[in-house]
Amino acid sequence: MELAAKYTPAEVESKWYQYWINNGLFHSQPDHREPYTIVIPPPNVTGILHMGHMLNNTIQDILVRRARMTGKNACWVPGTDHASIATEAKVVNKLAQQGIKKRDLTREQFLEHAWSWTHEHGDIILQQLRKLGASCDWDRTAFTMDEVRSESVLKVFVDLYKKGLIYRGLRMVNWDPKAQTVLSTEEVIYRDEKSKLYYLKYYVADTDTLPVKPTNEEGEILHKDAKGYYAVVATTRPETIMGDTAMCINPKDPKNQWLRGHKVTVPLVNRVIPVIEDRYVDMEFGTGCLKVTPAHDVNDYNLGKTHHLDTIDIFNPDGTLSEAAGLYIGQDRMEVRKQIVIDLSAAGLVEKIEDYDNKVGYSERNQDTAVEPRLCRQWFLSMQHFANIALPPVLEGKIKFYPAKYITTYKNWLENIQDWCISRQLWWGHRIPAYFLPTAEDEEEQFVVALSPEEALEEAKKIKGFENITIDQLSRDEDSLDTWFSSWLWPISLFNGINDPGNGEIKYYYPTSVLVTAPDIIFFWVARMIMSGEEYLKDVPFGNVYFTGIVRDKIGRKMSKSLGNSPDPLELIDKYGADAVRMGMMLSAPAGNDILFDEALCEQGRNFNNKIWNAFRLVKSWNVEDKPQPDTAQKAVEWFDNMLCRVHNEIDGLFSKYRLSEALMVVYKLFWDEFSAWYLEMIKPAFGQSIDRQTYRHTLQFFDHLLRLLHPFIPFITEELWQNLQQREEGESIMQAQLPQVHTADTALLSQFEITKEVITNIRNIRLQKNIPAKQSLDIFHKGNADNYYDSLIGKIANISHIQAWKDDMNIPSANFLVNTTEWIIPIGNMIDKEAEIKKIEADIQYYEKFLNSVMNKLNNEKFVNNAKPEVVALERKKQADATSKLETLRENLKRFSE
RNA sequence: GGGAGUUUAGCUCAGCUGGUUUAGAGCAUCUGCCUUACAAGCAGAGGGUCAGUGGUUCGAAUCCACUAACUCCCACCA
Repeated sequence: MELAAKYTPAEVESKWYQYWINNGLFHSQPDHREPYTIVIPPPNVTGILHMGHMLNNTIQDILVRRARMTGKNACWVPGTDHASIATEAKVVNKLAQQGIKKRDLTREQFLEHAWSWTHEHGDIILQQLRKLGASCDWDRTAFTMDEVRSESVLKVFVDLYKKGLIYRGLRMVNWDPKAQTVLSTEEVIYRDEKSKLYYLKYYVADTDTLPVKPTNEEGEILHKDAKGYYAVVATTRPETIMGDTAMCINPKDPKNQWLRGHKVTVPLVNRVIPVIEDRYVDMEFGTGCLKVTPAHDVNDYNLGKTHHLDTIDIFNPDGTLSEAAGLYIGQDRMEVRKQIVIDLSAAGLVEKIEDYDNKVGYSERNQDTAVEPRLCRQWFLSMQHFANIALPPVLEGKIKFYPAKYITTYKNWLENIQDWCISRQLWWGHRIPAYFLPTAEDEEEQFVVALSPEEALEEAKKIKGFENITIDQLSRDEDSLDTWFSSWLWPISLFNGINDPGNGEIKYYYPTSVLVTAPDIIFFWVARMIMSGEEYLKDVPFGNVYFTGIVRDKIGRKMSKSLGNSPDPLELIDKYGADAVRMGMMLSAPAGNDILFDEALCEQGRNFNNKIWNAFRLVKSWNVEDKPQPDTAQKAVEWFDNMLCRVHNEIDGLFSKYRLSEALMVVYKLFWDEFSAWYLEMIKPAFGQSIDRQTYRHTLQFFDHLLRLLHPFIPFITEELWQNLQQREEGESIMQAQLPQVHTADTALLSQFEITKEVITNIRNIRLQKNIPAKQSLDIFHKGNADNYYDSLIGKIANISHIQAWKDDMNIPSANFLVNTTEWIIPIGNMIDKEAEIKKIEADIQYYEKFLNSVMNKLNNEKFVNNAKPEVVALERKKQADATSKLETLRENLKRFSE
């Protein structure tokens, strides 16, 4: 068949993906083989593929494909995540565009919209993964809100509630005013911000009874103006003064002693509040006076509790000011901040304004809205128990982290664990299975937790005073659960291990083999899966965790839409082919390091595919004949067989350490340098000649073996060539081909051949320097004990007709070179440039003299000879001997040339 | 404020418990080649006082200390 000189991936890739699907090659079911399971980190159901997904899924595919080829029953389970906040936000936006407000819809109506959005977009990202070549078992595709997963989530909620690990409590929580939901502490990310520190005047309300006046060392009165005495409070959030219910000083603060026991007036608001004392206050910060707003700051809330202060909640859920604020009602908090500063200044209540760097919390999902601390009644999961069970498996090495440095991060978090706020004020998600009983407003709330309204009713009837309650009187909690409360069950719920504990699948596939994920979700997801695994299966969810880095652009910036530096993965695939893009990702992706993605790497991948393609073209172009195998071919086969074994073993080692980019580089070099540049050149028949059957058979075997080693990285082209290398049965695939068993490589033979390569390179160099055409064959000589095992190969590759031993009485103008201690001599007739030769020899002499000198320094050092290991000393002696002999040869040559 | 990590050729990185010819790879660069598989190629070449300082040692890119720069994570100083 005629093959184009350039490989074109597009057709090939879709053809083979379809073939794999048609033959059910991705599907797994339990059998006698050892399982190899990976569960996909479920992408957002309405998301689209970005470079991070590309990296992550390429790695998973490589691992899964390799597992299949090493006798394992590999199962890669795909699925998507309902991503409650993100998806709900998208649906709300879409509705807004149609002029529909979420508040105008019933829960059911809203969910209908959300589901249709999900059905419309939910498949996109999984379709995109197919383009990449992902060998997921699509029959198992799951969704965190499908029936099995939803049931699992609710069961777990009920179970944990019954175990007393889930509780409902009034806490200071993080509120996202845009999404209008509470967030967990992990979902708040803090950003440095340039802001202002406002120094506000709080006039003393009871000046008449001020016994101690504020003075400086000279006795001058301070903090006094026409309106009286005042304290100064430094704050970054002047808009919260309407919620102030006290001012706090440190009891030991000398400069604020005069305020003890007094009252001050909140500026503008004119509410009189007490001055309280607490050691919490930092005397050095600002003026040492702290305004206390218990409703809107965690620390203030705690102060409020200890000092029994009132709590005034001045914000509405959407971040506007509430009636309780008394001022600026209905305006947004950020607007109010600007306005109140103007108003305060106008009233002469601002002493000064300073620049200030502080950290502001933002919602992880919604990074343009600052999170507001808010006092709320929410559902929490007690985490201490889970921290206790999740720490040992990682510390004891039952779960291995790659890279291991994340063990410290993990440990740190678990040792300072906080309870997990699991309720969200969202509709898109798993609705909390809690039912409230009818109670009056001033009574404490009463509720039951149960899987169904019927069960809830049964539970409710047991409560004193509610014996006659009816099902209509129960009202189910409107809130839903944090998305991670379903993802943390993923490795279990995918195999239905919650609803049907101990079923065949969960027993076979769990624990999974490896989790491939980004380090930024180590707390959100990785840690919590370990918790749920230990809780429900008494076993770890995975044996290994491979943390990928963040994909950045080539100058190290994060990829983002606004920077426009994030390439569209699908466009890259169109341009270079999926194999090339996979290679591009993997060529620079050591575990845990960020990867600096450069399109040039895809080009490198494409070039490599082209290289393989052309090697294939060459091999297929040969005519095969029954004839004796030449000595060169026999030696080449023997050598390459050993080389292949050595690299194969090396790759095994690299995979066991998850050093995938190195494994790829090693096999890349094996194919390009050893196989194409050396082996094929050595066995290549002369133009128009045929190849002997034996060599050809070996070559096909090698090619097959190489394709298998390459397949996990570049599945498409390897399948294409493997299918065409020889006749295959219908349904057969390289995907299922096993990696051959290899023997231990003969290292002596391999290093002998490396010497041969060096000889050839030297000859090529001299040809280049002296302009001797490759076509002109040469006779060469060697001095000393040269092994002649590979002489025939030198002859073939370097076009040498005879290699002979040098006789001392010969006198031929020549160019010489040294390989190890053997000197090689190439007669070059009148092309000799004596001066150049002398210069070269002198440079060599200088180098070896210096080298010998450093060796002798060691050997003359008694301490070295006495203390170093014998083999090290022996090595140095060998260096000495070699260098001495080289110098001898070089000096002789120098003499000859100088004559 | 606490913790972790990084710093090796122009770029991205190897170099595991110190000693394998005074540091390796890929890419990029330079030189010469359109040699009948591949110019997405072939044959060559150059390029590094291993961040700095000090220490341990017969011997340090490798171990220790300090310094500097960068990165990340955690933390309720308004």
